[in-house]
Amino acid sequence: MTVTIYDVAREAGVSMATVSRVVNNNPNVKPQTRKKVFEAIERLGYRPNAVARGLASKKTTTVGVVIPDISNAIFAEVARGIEDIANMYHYNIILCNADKRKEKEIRVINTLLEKQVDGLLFMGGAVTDEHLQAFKTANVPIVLCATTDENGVIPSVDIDHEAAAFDAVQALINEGHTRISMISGTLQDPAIGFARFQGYKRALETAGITYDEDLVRIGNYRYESGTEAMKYFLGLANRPTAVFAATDEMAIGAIHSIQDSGLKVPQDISVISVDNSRMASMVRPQLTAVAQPMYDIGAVSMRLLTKLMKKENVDHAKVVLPHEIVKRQSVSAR
Amino acid sequence: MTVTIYDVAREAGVSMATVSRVVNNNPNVKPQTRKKVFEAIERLGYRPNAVARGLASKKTTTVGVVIPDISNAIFAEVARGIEDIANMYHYNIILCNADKRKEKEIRVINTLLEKQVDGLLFMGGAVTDEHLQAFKTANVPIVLCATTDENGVIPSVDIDHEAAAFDAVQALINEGHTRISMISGTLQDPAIGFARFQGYKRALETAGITYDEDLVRIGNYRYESGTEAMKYFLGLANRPTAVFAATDEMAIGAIHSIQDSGLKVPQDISVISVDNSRMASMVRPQLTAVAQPMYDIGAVSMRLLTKLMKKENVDHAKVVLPHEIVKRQSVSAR
DNA sequence: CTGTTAGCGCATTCAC
DNA sequence: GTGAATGCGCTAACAG
Repeated sequence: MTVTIYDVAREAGVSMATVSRVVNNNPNVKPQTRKKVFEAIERLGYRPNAVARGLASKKTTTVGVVIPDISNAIFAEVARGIEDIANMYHYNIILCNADKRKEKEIRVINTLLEKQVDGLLFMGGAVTDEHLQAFKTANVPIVLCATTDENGVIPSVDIDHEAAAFDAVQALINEGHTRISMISGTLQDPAIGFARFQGYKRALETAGITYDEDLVRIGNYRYESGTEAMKYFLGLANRPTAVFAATDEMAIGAIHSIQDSGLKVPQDISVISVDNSRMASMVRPQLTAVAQPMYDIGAVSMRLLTKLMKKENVDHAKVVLPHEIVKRQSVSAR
Repeated sequence: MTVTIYDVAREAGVSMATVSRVVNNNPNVKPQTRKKVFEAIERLGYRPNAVARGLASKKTTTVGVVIPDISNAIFAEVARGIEDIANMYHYNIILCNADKRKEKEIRVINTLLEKQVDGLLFMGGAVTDEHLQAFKTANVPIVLCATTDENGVIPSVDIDHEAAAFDAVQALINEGHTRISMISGTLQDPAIGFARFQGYKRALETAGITYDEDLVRIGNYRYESGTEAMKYFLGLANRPTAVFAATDEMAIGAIHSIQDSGLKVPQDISVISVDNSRMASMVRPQLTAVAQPMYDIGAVSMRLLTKLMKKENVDHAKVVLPHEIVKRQSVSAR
């Protein structure tokens, strides 16, 4: 039924070792024999069994990817960066959604490890002690992708979320705004939620603006929560002249709430966000945003992982990619 | 170094067969021995090797997924549907982007098969004879996801793209429009491009409207190609009063071109599309579109695949999911 | 209920 | 350059 390396060996009149050699491109094979073997492979339609190979060689040429949610454009972009580089180095990826839920993350990490992946790329919520524990028992390299651990013990590739938020808010301040509200993500999420909130506060502080709790609403990164939060701000007696949203989607939601109330962006209220997804230039006014290089984060983290898997020594196992502010139409001077 | 089933057996004072039994939840084990084994597993930190298991059992509990581009929101949504159901049935997925390029598709199909996936989900461009050839040599079930083959020999899950386009255009016609242009995808793409174009033509024909080549532009599914195409239509002496775009993104591009020219949607020109991605409700005016149930397409195809893998017999291996038109704000009567 | 014995398909020494 | 032998870690009969 299934044709094995033995069948090919018999067909070609050589030993299985030789077949293995030609399949693995081992130079120690006479060109003529190589040819015979290839012909036998062709004739029989032989397809090497990667599972058997994996058991024998202890390498699977597949890496595990733990991702919060592949249907989220931001993460999908990272995933594409990962897959492209993986493909380039002849790795395949097993993708698991974990929705930033700890138990699910731990669970998929373990099944990925059971599947003997050669390495692991982790995108998730907080990296807890339990995560660290699971990572420790893995005998393969791991790199955090679009996250970091507090202790800085695990290799990672990310941007500086706090600084990105800081820069966004400072851009608003530079335009003369002082009453700046924020539509934040959950503060439980250390990377996106909490870090960006911290950046917001620090920017205000640096500018000598006192923090006003009333100017902060917690959203869920999605469009609707942006519209909701903005409606709240619009109802304030002393409403903000600018808003900083933790994600593009929430920013777009905010813009629409503003427009629906008869106000204009950026004339009446400026809006800025962090992400710079494709959508940023697909709305009117086009969104000014701090760009996160999502594709690159994926690509660089996968590249780092390949080095780690090859046991090459890497100097900086903590890479922080640059972010930049992309000025479009949603911010103006006060 | 790595702890195997033998180590656990020795530690628990039983045979490896017994350990295998408890790991695999075989009921034929005395509760007491089961307990002993679990303790030994715990003590040693044993983690079953899925590769070895795969070789012995000839099952890997992983399925291959060939996808055009995971960074495309539409496909990412399908992927999420696939993964959720896969997860539910304890399968993992190996994801490969193939960009609808035939050679790449064939290549990844083969490596997926080498990896001994238990089944294959294929999303791609045209299903050619070469694809069929590759599928035939696979000894595992395959289902086409968001595509179909002409001959109808491979199980598939999709919507009726031709009908979806037909319905969209008819909705325009029902509103009194007769000068209707189309921003199409490439006609080489049988599912999205060609089928939707056919639906457009049939709707015109049915209404007795003569087809005008000048009212059709070919885009690449992306925003920019939508703006470009619309600029062309706007420059026409006798410009259309309605436009049908093959994707949301192109529709949104068209809307912005219209608005930039000083015209209004839908007062001056109506716009409709097929997709109904999240973005459809994130633009102003909100986009009227024929909804494709992308998540469901993924979920249903994965569910179908599990049945096929379990050799359950399925009645309809060709499932066509319903589409529906979601009326929002971008279409009005002429 | 439990242990023994064969492979699964291949990479990899070690000889020749 | 090539072949024979061994084992990767586990499942799956088959006995008992």
